[in-house]
Amino acid sequence: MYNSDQPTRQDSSSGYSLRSHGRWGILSSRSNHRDEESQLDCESVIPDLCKSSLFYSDQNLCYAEILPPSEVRARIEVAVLKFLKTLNSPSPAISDLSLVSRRSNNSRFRCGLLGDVSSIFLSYAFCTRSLMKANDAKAFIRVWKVMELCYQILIQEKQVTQRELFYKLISDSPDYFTSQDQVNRTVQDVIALLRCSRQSLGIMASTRGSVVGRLLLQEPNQEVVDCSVLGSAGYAVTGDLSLLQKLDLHSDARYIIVVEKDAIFQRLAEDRLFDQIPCILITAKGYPDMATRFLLHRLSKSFPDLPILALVDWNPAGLAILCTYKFGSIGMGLEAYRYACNVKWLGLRGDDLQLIPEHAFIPMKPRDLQVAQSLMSSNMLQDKYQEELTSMVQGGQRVEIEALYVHGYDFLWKYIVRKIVQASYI
DNA sequence: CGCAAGTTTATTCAAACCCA
DNA sequence: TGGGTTTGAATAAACTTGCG
Repeated sequence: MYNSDQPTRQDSSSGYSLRSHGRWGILSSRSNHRDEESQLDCESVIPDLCKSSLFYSDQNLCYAEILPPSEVRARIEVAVLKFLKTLNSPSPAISDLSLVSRRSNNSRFRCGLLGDVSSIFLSYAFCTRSLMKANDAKAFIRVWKVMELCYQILIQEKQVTQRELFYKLISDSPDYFTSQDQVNRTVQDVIALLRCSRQSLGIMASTRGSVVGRLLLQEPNQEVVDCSVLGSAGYAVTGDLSLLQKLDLHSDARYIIVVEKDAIFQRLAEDRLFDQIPCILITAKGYPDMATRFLLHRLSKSFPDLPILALVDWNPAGLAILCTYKFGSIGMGLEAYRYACNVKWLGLRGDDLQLIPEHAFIPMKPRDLQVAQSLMSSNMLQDKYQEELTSMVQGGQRVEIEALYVHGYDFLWKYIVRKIVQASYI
């Protein structure tokens, strides 16, 4: 059912093994050395990075597997049996749940090797959910409640959205669930406990992303959809990853363009940018959901020669969104690393600021600086990205893409065409 | 875990507006 | 002035991120 796009056990052990790094060692994103020296050099510069991504990589990559429903059910049953066993032992106890930590101290960064992309992933630090700890008991119950629901879903072989789960849980167990956020986190807890993907649990997110442009896609037993004739709303990217997996894709595009904001996406779709320059436009309307990242990843695998270019605001959040496409994220680190893509930064960048009128510069808020700070300390930015971010912070100002509209609505696509023709992306 | 922030959409309600 | 439409604000819903 799942194939080449989704690495399995074998991939993770061979893909990140010491041997396969060969003489290249690690291609650090911060030091562009090309040979054996890079190991030494990078070890002295960024020891943590090297440690995590080179020397202990096999053991260190902790991930969620994509499993058929029967195996997920088996894992839930094992969890129940474990629980019963300690309860039934000579010294009865309620066992804690041990799950993979999703805190930044358990995150690692893997530098891109030849033909591979960089990504964030999680290692093997654990945290617990315990009924016995005063502040923790509800979280413990929540995990079991969600697991129970998952088990029912899996038996029926259905898919539910997180929203649906939320409504169900809030009516069934209002003592334990009060917000969508709690449900989403608990779902991630269950993933970290069972180490299987969200999709495997029968849970998906609501649709969010859109695609438009030079792309023909076909769902099983459906008509072929031509994404160049869909109007500005485009094709809605379903939250169902297994359906995305089965999409049949054809394209004569030369570029894939990732757009941060829906408003910009609609502008470009309406102006038919893809007629000017053969491309596929994709957006997730803000921080990308898993489905959109997955589709982008599938596109990049299906059409490996197409550069992926990102159009984001000139502010730290814009860069953070770009990085989420490029490297994945910590909070969903058990599966997000799979869908990391080699995204290039098209705009807005420092070079473009001359096009921006004075009044469109907005002072940064403390929040912006906070985001900038966390990006800076993440160790994942390559030199050029660091420079951009530094100048952003030093200027203390931010710019929305919409600022380009002072030159007219048509300016936006002309600007993109020019940037692409000049190969002005990093 | 709660909160704030980023990106959205949809719905509701009231004020503002226009026309007969 | 009554009745209809347009606008804008507020609220809720959704998916994320990260901080303390």
